[in-house]
Formats: sequence, C-alpha cells, structure tokens
Amino acid sequence: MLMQNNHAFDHVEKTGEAIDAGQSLSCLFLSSAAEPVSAGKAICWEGDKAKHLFQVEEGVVRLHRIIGEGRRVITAFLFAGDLIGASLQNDFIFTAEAVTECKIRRMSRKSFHEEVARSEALVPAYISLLCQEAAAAHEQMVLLSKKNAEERLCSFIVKLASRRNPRPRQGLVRVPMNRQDIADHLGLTIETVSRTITKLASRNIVIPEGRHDLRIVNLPRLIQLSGDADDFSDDSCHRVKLH
Amino acid sequence: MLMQNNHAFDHVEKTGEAIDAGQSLSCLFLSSAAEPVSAGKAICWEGDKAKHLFQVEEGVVRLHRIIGEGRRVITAFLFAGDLIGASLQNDFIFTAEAVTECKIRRMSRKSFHEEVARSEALVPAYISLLCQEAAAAHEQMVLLSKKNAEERLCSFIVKLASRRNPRPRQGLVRVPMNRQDIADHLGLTIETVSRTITKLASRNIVIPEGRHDLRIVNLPRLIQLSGDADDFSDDSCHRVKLH
DNA sequence: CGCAGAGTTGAATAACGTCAATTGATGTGG
DNA sequence: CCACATCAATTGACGTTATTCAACTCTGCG
Repeated sequence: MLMQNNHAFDHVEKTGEAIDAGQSLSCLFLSSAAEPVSAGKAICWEGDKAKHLFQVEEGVVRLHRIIGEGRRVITAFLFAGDLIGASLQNDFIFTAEAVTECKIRRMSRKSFHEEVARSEALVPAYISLLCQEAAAAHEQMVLLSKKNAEERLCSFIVKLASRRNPRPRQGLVRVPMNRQDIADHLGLTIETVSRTITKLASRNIVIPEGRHDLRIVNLPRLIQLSGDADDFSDDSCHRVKLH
Repeated sequence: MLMQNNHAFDHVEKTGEAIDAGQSLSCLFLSSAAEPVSAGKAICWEGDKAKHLFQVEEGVVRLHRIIGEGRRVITAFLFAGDLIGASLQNDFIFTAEAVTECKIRRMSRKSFHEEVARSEALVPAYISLLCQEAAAAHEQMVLLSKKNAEERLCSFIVKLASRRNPRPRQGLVRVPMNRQDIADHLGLTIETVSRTITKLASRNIVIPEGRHDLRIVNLPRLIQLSGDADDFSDDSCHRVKLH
C-alpha cells in the first residue's frame, strides 16, 4: 500500500500493464472537477461510508488509522495519479489527509464500479491496481516486522528516490512529509527518525538539505542498507540509477 | 492478508457478499484433484513465475518471505477455503508452506482469470476477495507498527478464536502453528511469544493446554487487551472502573 | 529409557522510546 | 531587512521493552 504504482527500484521496469492500470482508471475521474485541498485537511474519514473514490491529481496524501490514544499509523502515502479507496468494500478503513496542497478529483464508488464493469479494458486495470496495492502492503509488513530503524529509513528514502521527482535535480530527493509522518509510517518515533538521518549523514550516505530535501550521496550503500538488496550483488550498485 | 475471509470478532457478521466471494471462486478449483501436502512442505516458492493459483481444501498454510539471513516474515496464515496467490501479478512474492497436513487444489492463473472474466458473478467475487486481503493487510500493518507484544498476541488469539474452529469445544481454540510461526507472524521472537503467553496465563486470561490449544478464560479482557477494542464499550468499562 | 525437537525461563544486552533541553527554520510585523 | 515568535527538528540523558544467549524442562516417539 506504500506508494502505489511504484516498485522499489528504477531498474525494475514498470510493466506496460501496470502503467495502463493507473492511467486508464484515472480517465474515469476526468469528468469531475479537481477540488483543491489545503495541507493538513482531511479528504475522507475512517469509519465513514465509502460513497466516493478519490484520485490525487496533484500533491501528496497520507492514509492513516488511529488506535488508542495518540497512536497513529500511516499505512500509505499517495502521489499524483494514485487512487484513494480503490480497495474498499463498504466503509473507509483509513482517514486520508493532504500532506501538501492537493488537487483531488472524486467520483461515486457506485458509478466507478459500474464504469469498470462496463469496460473490458478497465476490469484488468482495476485488478492490476489491487494487486499492486497488495504487493506494496506485503513490502510494508516485511519492513515493519523485521527491519531495524536504519533499514526502515533507507528503504523509505530509496522508495522516495525511485519515484520520479517533481524537480529532478541531481540526487536531490523531495521529502514532502514531515518527520512525524515518516515516523508514523515506519513504526518509529520522530526522535529515532531524526537520529537515524543524522547517523546516515555522518556516514556521508544522505545529507538533509532543509526539512524537505535529501541529497543522496551514496545510493548503492543506501540500497544495501535498506535490507532488500541481494547481499551478493556487488553490482546492486550500478544497476540502479536515479532517472 | 491475515486470515482471509474473516473479521476479527464473531459478533461482526460476515456479509453475504463476502461468503459468496470465497465460495463461488472456490468452485473453479473443484475440477482439479485435491493434492495432499504434508506438514512443512512447500506449495510454491517466492520468485517463481505464478503459473498457478492454489486453494486450501483442508489444513493450514503459511505465506512467508525471507530477508537477509534467517529473518522470516509470515505475512499470512491461510485456512480451508482460502486462495493462495489471488493477488499476484507475475511472480510469487511469498513462499507458501503447509503448516499442517493439507489438501490443496490448483488451477492455472491463466484459466482462472479467463473463467473469472467469463462470468458476471465472479468478477465482483474476485474483487471482493482482493479488497478483503487489503483490509487484512491494513490490520496487520497497524499491529506491527504500534502494538506491543501483549497486544499482538491478544489480537492474534482473538482472530484465531473468531474463526470457526474445527472442534468447537467450549472456549478451546486450536493453534495449529508452532511458536516460531507465531513469532514470525507477529514480528516478535519465540521467547517473547512464550513469555507473553505465560503472563496471560498467570492473569487467568488464556491457558495453554498442550502446545496447540488455548483455553480462553476471559474473552472480553482478551479483546480489550488486543488494542482494537472500543475503549468506551460497556463491558470493557466496568472492568476498568476504579473500585 | 533416552533422545530430539519444541517450548519455557532467566540474566544480560541492545535498540528504541520517553522526556526535556536546545537548535534551527519559517513566517510576520514593525 | 531585521527582531521576534512559533513550530519543527535535533540532541542528550535516561528508562523500558523486547532481543539475545544460555540453561533448563517438557513432550512425543523410537
């Protein structure tokens, strides 16, 4: 569920299928106006009847659940093109909030399903999307289950980096969310996130530039530290390129 | 992805839709023979091309991934009726192994998708199944992110208990998997699982009877301790009330 | 009976969390 | 443009929880 439509690394080619999945479904939303949502504002609430699906036209969205008092889990960040609520049955099982200024399109769940059912092409696109979500959820479970703080951070940064950046300056990755968001997504505290970034910086792997940018100095090492890399691939290094 | 087709609690009614989802899809597998798989044996391997889907006819199956050396994550346990690989695109992203003696049916992924596409009724059933998996994956992410050892164990036991037990003796829950399996599913170590069960037993909440059964003595408390419970629900309140 | 594997228990340790103080960034009004 | 206020992020000291490593117990089985 983390960062849908994207694999962890650039060198894993997106299948044509996967690209179509997002894009053909996106067309359904074009008939509705793109509503602006300012940063921090909610788009839908956990527990509400899922009458609508949404599409992120622009900006970054977080999906979260709250358990107990003050325990927040961010199950996913969504980016331009992603759908909100594709995998819902009846109710929203998460709250969606704008991380940055967003433009959001909506359509009723009913007509979404009708449109999908109507078109031969959209059913596989929709199914493909659901499968991608499942794969992402799998990844996230592995991260939360067995990775330490450093591996979590590195995995997260690599995933951010592998996404086409809005402003693709050399090795500079935009981090739209704040430290608390990152912490709640990685199952850590804000302090641990901060300390871990500091440690990575001291080892000259990534260097924070302001609150919302990271310069990636040593990508191969970063990938290696993410815990997903083949331990035996000395070429895990040059296989992966940023853009 | 945890224990598909089931909600956490008995009192949460399954929707007719959800039941149909599993059952109508199951029919597709009836044409193939039920192959016996003995405990511990693999059904498919992570990384292999997903040429087949499987259905658990009988027994319990675990899905896992290995990262690094000796780190295993069990992303789900599957029970009779569940499908293995419904949410796959190309390759298996997990290894499936029999926890107990199993009977497994298979069918090619190609013909599965053809059959589903052919039938008006099966598409929504399939989509419904994928959505249930997504919801279960969400739950599991919350558990792994924000719950402590006790809450994890209690959540797990409640989920087991809410599943229709093979031998539904009063408050006795069958636990087919061993401690290591439980640990790898809950993101804990075997020792922590053991200690936590001991602690729950000393508080007279559940009592282990042999290695593979748990007697549930105080279900309301168990639910409360699982961390999912409504803090304001009537009977969790009077229990918590100060003397 | 004795062995092997699974499970439990205990003590020491490491990793992350908590609390509190400090630094740094951003934004605003003079 | 600077001074100040405010909030985000970092850093440090300390506490807690789960892990690690090791010893021991229990169970099933030949």
